[in-house]
Amino acid sequence: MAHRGTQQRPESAGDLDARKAAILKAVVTEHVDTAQPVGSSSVAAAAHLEVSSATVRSEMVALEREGFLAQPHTSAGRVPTDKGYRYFVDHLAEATMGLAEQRQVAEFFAHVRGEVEEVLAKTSTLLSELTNYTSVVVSTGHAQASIISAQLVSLDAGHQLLVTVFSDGAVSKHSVFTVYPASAIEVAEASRQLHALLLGTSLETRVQVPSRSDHVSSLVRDAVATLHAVAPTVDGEQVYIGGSSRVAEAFDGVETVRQVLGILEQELLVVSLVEEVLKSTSGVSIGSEHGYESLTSCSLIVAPVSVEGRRVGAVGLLGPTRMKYREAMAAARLVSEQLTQHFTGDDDRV
Amino acid sequence: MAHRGTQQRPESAGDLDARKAAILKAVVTEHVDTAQPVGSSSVAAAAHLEVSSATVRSEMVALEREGFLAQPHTSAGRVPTDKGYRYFVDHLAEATMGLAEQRQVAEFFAHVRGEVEEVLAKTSTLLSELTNYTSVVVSTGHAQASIISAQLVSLDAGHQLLVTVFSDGAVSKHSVFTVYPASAIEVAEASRQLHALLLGTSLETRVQVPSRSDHVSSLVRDAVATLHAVAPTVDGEQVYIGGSSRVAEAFDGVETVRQVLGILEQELLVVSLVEEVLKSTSGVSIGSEHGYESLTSCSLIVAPVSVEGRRVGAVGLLGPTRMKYREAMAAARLVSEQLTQHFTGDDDRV
DNA sequence: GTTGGCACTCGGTAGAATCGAGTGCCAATA
DNA sequence: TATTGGCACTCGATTCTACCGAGTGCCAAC
Repeated sequence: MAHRGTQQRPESAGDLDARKAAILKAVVTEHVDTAQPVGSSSVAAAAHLEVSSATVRSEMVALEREGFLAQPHTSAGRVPTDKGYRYFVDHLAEATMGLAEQRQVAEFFAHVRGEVEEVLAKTSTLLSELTNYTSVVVSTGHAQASIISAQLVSLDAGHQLLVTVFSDGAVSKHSVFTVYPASAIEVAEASRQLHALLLGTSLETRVQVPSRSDHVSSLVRDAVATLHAVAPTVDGEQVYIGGSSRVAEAFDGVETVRQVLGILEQELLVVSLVEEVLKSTSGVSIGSEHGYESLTSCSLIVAPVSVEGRRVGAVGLLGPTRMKYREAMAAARLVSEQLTQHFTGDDDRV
Repeated sequence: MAHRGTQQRPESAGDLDARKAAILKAVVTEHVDTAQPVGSSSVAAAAHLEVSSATVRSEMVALEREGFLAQPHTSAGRVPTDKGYRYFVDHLAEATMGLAEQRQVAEFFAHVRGEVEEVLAKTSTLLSELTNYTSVVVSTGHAQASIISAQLVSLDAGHQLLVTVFSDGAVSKHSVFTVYPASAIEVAEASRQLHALLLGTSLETRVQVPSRSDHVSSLVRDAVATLHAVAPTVDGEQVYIGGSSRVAEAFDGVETVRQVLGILEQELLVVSLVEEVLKSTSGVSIGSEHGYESLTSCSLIVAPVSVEGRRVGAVGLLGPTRMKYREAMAAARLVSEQLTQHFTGDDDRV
């Protein structure tokens, strides 16, 4: 989005000379801290360029003209615009985080146990506690994973359960109803056929179902049809939200809080949002950059989680545009790396 | 909690004569509507007892003395206390709901499909949309359910997955790690043994595990141990929250919103809260009645969901003490009944 | 290009005045 | 005795005004 100019034309559209950058950085940093517009004098004091407030002032009008800063009203200090924040995260914010937090993450991943779902849920809580922002952990569906076991279990005569295990460790279940009562023998035979039929296939594979009309065959047909119809949508992406109560801390207007929570309730929307941001190079979306009206006061930081080079999910942090990008970016990255390592490592070792 | 007096002593501690009741009802109704303290004159107008505002006033001081009403400050109208709301729900609020809503519920249950988990999640959304309050749907664990299938699936040589199917249709999975690489034959044999061993047992049943030290036996032992150790806690109660964004609508202080959301994040706490309220006869907990400091401005309405006489869960609605009890109670009850019927009916029919 | 000086702006705060919904009390009434 | 109209009073909410001061923009001097 932001056009990167060349260094030789420091006043060109996209780039800033060292002093302007320092001033912008100081404004962002202080405004993030105080939530107040910041004035020229405090910038002059904070950024340790040895210039007077008057100089800072004239630089600030330039920054405002170029769209990096804004003035809530005359005779107030400056506030960063989305563009200002963007420049900050792209050029001025090297991600760093406290030692205590780093240790907390290490500690967490050293001891975390359990199934993928549990780990992701806990990770989501961790991220949120680490940063005081609302966290989003997304795991992508297992559409590509191959089926390593399929089994039909009878709940009662007319109600069978197809239990499918995928190579990535996911397990899904789907009800299959029959109009006639199925005998135990029929179910067992159907189960055997299903296993043979589905083994090694993925949800995207077309499988050859038996065309005969006997009980077992139609049961097999129904089971496969159900699996292929329902599984991709229902067992798809999973979303874990951590620390949604922190939405209330991060934003002031109750209405904003409502809207943001409303967004977080819609899993599909969250997933597509995360995917969208993931595509951008910085992994950060600021204010109006993501298209959603009700998220204009939010920023979203995401980092991918992979296993063996394949993306299997992402972690994200949702905060106000006025958020602590350095810490949050560092946290998201560290956790995503650890998560990647956790999943890659775990399969081979104990 | 509220002591029910006898009708013959209308001025006794717990009971109110008809006029006081009518006045209390009017105060509650109007205050729920307007969120403002209500004055004697509007009560005199609304409750169609043919008395003047002065009479209402003198009754109101009595109601205040008895703890049903409170005055925010001297020259303001009255507001119901928790005790006032309690009397209202116990004696004055017959649950009713609009036809449109009833139709919406019928519509929903006529078309809803899918696994239990999906149905519960959707129900949670339904309840929330129906009432504009935050909904809570809890399903109790399947500790009593018996195991109808257990199967060990190999993810890789050192990592097996125990997939267990319960008689209530729940499926759980648990990783079992081996220090040695397990062969396909060993896994198959262990799977067979596990199935035989666990079939018909519940998570509370002690099972006789093989004591030999060969690979298969120790794999079986580990799997059973993992299942019994982990399943009761992890696969226990499940909580579905619907419409958490409505918390922001229902309460005004941002701090209150934060606290309530904070509570909702803690599933265990929500479960025990719901269980607690379920025990009370009314199924409603108002303000300070539930012990949690941060929920004093909330009320919680719950209704049980059963299958074949056994409680398998509950639905609930969380709103401000100033909530529309009649509609909310009606919605909770109707949905809980429909859910009960849905689960009872579904197993037999298509 | 940088700086100190200075007039100016304008949101925020504090205090005073006012308004009015609603109360408590009381004497008159049925 | 219960009910009622009348009335003085209370006190939060609203409005208005004055004022403060942080911060700006501009300019002349360096």
